[in-house]
Amino acid sequence: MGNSSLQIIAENVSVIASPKTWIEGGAIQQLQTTAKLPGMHRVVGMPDLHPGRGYPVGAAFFSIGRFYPALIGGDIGCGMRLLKTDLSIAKISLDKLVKRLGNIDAPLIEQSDVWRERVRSFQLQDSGFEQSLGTIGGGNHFAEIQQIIEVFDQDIFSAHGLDRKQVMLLVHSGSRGLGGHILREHIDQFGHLGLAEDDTAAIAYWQQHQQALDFALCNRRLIAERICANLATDAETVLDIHHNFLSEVSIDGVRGFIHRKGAAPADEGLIVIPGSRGDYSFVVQAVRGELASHSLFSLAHGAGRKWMRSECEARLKQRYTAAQLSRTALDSRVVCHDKGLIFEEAPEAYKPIDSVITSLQEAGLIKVVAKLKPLISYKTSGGCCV
DNA sequence: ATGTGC
Repeated sequence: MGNSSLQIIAENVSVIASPKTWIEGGAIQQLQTTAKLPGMHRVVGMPDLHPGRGYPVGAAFFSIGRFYPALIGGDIGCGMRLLKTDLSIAKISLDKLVKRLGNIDAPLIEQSDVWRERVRSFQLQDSGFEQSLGTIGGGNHFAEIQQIIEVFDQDIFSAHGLDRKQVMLLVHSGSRGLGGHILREHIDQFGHLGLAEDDTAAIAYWQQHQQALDFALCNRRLIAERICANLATDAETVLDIHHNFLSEVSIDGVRGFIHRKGAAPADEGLIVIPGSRGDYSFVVQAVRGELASHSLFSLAHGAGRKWMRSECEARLKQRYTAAQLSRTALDSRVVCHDKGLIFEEAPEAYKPIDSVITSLQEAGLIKVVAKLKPLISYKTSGGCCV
């Protein structure tokens, strides 16, 4: 049976996207180039697919016998953490929350002895990047206060302890400088050739990769704790999912490696797929349908960029001032005192999240559980004045 | 993406 959300590009290259989903030609080209790497057996673009530095973002790659650290990229362990706070929607004021949130950009270990001890309590392996723990970083990373505005599957919703009356917190960050450092050292030594699975360097990479995953997970947890402390609330974690990582798996009895680059796993429980700061986010459950293995047990990780960062300011500054961009069409607040980022991360720079969710739904890969509306998107309090 | 590269 055909599926309008499955686009076959070549024998081992496909994209999960409805015909109306924005897919850049350059991203397809990168996908095809990647498919030709030695040992590469299948590549799949997700509906949020877009061009990256050499390799596409929003895709999963399955190789046999060797793997490619460059495909995972520099932000090893980047991911999403979703929490249900103790704040009740009915009682909050957004202006007050923005004020209470304050500035969360400085190193957490420098905030107090209590925080320093808290960071130490995770007993992370020494990395040299400890001062980045508890900080969001730049680019597309953010923390967002959200409200659940629609529930599509009450059973799954309740089973995960979700509650429409409670304020939600979403944290998107990764391994900061650590992952980049690991990739750079790898590339300096091996270029883009990848590693044979039984090479001693492969064992070393696995160790460093794990360190970055641990660091990134801990970072998101610390960011959430820091935000909750500022907001004088507590929170329960609903999910925490990496979308940049390598895993060793068997697909249809064939052992190999799934590289996920901006792709959420479909086999680790509930997933959140956020839209841009001016769009909704969706909590979804993966469905093990016909296309589950074809799509390498992966899902989109967000809306996906539509415009390159470098072109955003030129395209938008005629239409909006930076100050206007600190409010969105959904009436949410944007905390981003960095003039470059405010344009680069404008809602217009991203695909409509609807097209991404619909594509996954039509492909039979997800069941939509709930829809969340942004209230406050926090990027940074530093940088240039806005 | 990046306690950032030319």
